[in-house]
Amino acid sequence: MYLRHADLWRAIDDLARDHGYTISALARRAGLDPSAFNKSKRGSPDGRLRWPSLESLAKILDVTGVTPLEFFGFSAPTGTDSARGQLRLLPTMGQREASEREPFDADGFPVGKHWDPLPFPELADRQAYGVTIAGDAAEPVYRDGDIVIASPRAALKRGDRALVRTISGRMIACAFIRRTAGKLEIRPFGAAPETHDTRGIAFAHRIVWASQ
Amino acid sequence: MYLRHADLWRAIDDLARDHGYTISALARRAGLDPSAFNKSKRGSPDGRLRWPSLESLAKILDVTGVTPLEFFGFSAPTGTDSARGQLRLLPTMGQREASEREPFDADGFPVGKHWDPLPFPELADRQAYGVTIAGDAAEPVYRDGDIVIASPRAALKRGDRALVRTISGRMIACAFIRRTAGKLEIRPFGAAPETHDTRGIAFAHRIVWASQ
DNA sequence: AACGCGCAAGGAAAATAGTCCTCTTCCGGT
DNA sequence: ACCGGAAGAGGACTATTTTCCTTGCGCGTT
Repeated sequence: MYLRHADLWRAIDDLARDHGYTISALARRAGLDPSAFNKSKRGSPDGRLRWPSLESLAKILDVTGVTPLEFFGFSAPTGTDSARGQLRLLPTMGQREASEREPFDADGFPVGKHWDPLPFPELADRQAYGVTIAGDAAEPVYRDGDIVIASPRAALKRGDRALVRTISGRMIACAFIRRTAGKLEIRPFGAAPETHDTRGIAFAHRIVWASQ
Repeated sequence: MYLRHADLWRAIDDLARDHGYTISALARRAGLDPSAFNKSKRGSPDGRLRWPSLESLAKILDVTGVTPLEFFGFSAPTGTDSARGQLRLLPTMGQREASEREPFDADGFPVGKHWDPLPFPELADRQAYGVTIAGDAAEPVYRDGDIVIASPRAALKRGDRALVRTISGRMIACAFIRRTAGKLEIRPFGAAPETHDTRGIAFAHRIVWASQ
């Protein structure tokens, strides 16, 4: 079953929340009855499942400005094989803003509300995020304005492109060389290899996509 | 209106046809009544629109093996402003296969049925497509297995990455230098600049995204 | 030509979703 | 503490969709 009852209703809940509505407010804004998405409208007392109609769905997509494609990207169940071929909205932020703020948690995963959603094809890593390159430090590989998509969970091997964050907040796009117990070796693009003490490094994430 | 009545019904017709069903056969295979998608079920005599239910839609997606995402990608109306913000299914093909086949029309746009759909974020160019790099000729910029997304309509300027096709079918990933009346100057990655007679070139498309 | 079969249309009945209404809870403002 | 408003639940009714049924058409086979 590609389109599952529970996923669909979760996606509607997410849609409302992400646009600052309660489910009753969303229904009202869409011209529906406020109770249209009530719990009692999602299943009968006898256990039979109830589905919203496509007409209702079309109306709430319109008032939230979400396309059907994005919505069904949202509705992809998490952490299952059925997510294959699905789309995601990837949190994305400018390189400078990412340096000035602290938009990562202790594990190096993106958190907070300053990220902009970028629709993107399936990535195995649900923690992936995007950063817009600022300046020419990463020339000639990345140019000002390029977007790189980083995957915190992806394994890094020699030669991979990586996005490294220092504990001071600096975000460095580079080629990964190796990491040992106490040292991280990287080669910033267009520069000589560097060795960093890992105590000064917040994380190194593999770059999986880049705009050109 | 993102999700339009006519587009939806057209997408259902396409879904049936593309899987070798008539609409009544598709309904029957999905466990529905054969008349479920009849013309009389798409609108009332008084002009009121009728929509299929999500439950029916889920059933026909299951029997055809089409994900909601693919379905609503297909259902997106083409060539209209309403495509803005949409996610797209980008035709994608391996570099070798692209060389062996002739999957582009005379204008350099992807055609034919050997392309695999890759979900991808909005691109202004509705003719964009993907190619999977084969071999190490494009090292160090692109590695074997990388996917590059090319945009036939994007303007090319010096330094842009480009995907060039010769009339013999060779697909070359390179940096674009300039194009004059009769000559195309490119720099294959990790090699010296080359000048080609434009009579031997089918097209040069800008690469807008690349997996890393 | 006659027949069988699948397809499609459409009307009437049955099933399902939406609306209207009431009730209760929660939360912020005064 | 009180009040007003919104949220959410659920029951009864209305509206819409699906199913069941019949009819007619087109096509291939006999």
